[in-house]
Amino acid sequence: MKDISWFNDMEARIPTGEVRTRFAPSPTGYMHVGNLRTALYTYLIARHGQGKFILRIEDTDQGRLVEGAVDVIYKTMAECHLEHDEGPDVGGPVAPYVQTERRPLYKEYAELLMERGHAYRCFCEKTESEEDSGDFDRGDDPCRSLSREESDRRAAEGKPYVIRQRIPHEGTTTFHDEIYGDITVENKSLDDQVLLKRDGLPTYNFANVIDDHLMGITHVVRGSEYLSSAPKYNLLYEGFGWPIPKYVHCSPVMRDQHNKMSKRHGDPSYEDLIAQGYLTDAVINYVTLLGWSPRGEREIYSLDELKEIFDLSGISKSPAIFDIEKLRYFNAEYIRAMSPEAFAKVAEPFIRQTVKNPAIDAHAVAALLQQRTEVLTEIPEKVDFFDALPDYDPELFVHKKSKSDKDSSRAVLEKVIPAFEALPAWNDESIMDVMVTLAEAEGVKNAKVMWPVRIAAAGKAVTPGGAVEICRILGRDECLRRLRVGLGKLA
RNA sequence: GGCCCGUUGGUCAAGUGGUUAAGACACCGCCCUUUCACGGCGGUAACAUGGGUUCGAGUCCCGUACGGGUCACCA
Repeated sequence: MKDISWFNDMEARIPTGEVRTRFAPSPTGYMHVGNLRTALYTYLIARHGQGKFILRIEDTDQGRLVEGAVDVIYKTMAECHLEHDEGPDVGGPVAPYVQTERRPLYKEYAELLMERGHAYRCFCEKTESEEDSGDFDRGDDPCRSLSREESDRRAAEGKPYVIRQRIPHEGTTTFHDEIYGDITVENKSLDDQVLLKRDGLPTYNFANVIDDHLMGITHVVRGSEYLSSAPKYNLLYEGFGWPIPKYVHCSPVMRDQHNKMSKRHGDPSYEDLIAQGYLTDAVINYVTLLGWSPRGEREIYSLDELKEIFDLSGISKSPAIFDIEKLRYFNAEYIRAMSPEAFAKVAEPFIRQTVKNPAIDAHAVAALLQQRTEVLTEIPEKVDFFDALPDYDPELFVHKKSKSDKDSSRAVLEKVIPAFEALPAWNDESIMDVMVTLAEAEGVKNAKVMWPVRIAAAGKAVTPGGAVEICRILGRDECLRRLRVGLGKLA
């Protein structure tokens, strides 16, 4: 028997009795929405149970490594407030947390499994055509029945091999999932999957079992695409004599009825959404609710609140279609709920994209925007008129609902301009007063006065804020200049 | 194709044998209103399908259809 005391020590380092979950991305780049949701659920389960949340990097596919991808993972997780308790960067009791650094481990365990008869070396040359065509029946793999002596001899000769799991041809295996319940399959429908690749690195399925056990993971959260390989895990755990953790398989996030969200189809990743003007907290809230229900009528929850109420029973089995419209709604809700100062801070860069004039107070503009903004990126276009008066069509002065036409507009501007000039103070009250007084004197609705003033001040039919606010922010001189331009168009 | 899983309005979803089948987004209408929004009120719209079981089925069982996943020395 092999000496396995060194990894028994390892197991002794695992804290017991606490919930431990792990997010285990492979470093292939940005954060997909589906990944983010998985990370969120994983994190929430840990926090809800006052447990530990661990980050593990699964980089066993040497062909798919992407430069800098691990840093993207750190950055994104920090941005989303998914702080991990253990991981490559912060360390922890069951380090290392990068699979390639755990390399020797997997081989030891694969060999342990061989000792116990649950695995065997396979020396077959990879023949893609045979495997792909389905002509090759794994059940007939001659290596499966090789004697241990023969197997050892060939290995000693330096013949390349992989280590495969030996799955019984008889009987059934029942796998339990927290979301899907019991799933029973015939063992003969399971193939002798590769555990250890020719390059000595483990396959995803094998590394998962080993690491999850060694790291004391209690809840394994992952995509439902792994559901059908899950029964093989039971056999592995049984072969080692290890307890089986709870499995939580999540259905995919779809772009439409038929396809998962994917970069290839141009669907946004988390990073893309942020670049498109969505707020991290809104994305988190929305994504959490995509496939999980808190029950009840409330939908807006902070991450801290989610930690309290998140529970497995709310996770749904069927796929959910990502709806950008609803994300917009969440984003708008989050924007409106911000303090005016906080909103001004995030809005200012977008305001300054078009409003270069330093005389225009970005905070004042932001105040107009907060109730009318769903996505940050729509801001520049909304406020461009503050910077420069557009060359607008005088037909804008015609507005049925406020009973304005060119003649009435001209009359209004002719009276408002001198009144504005004479104003001792330039603020909302004084500006409003001029217009209300005029309306009263003329015996018309306020709208009939406000409309032409706003049009002349902004040169746009639709603006954030009304005539009063726009005039105030413009400043008296610029405002008067614009009103005269308007008058000129009506002469 | 084999195996596994799923199916409540356009979308997210509540519902765990007895409900007028919630709520939200979107959409439509009305109100508020100095444009646009915000806000308020109201409306259209769903249990894939066929058999059972049951006094009674969206809820349980079987079939069918449709959809998804998986069958890699990728994860």
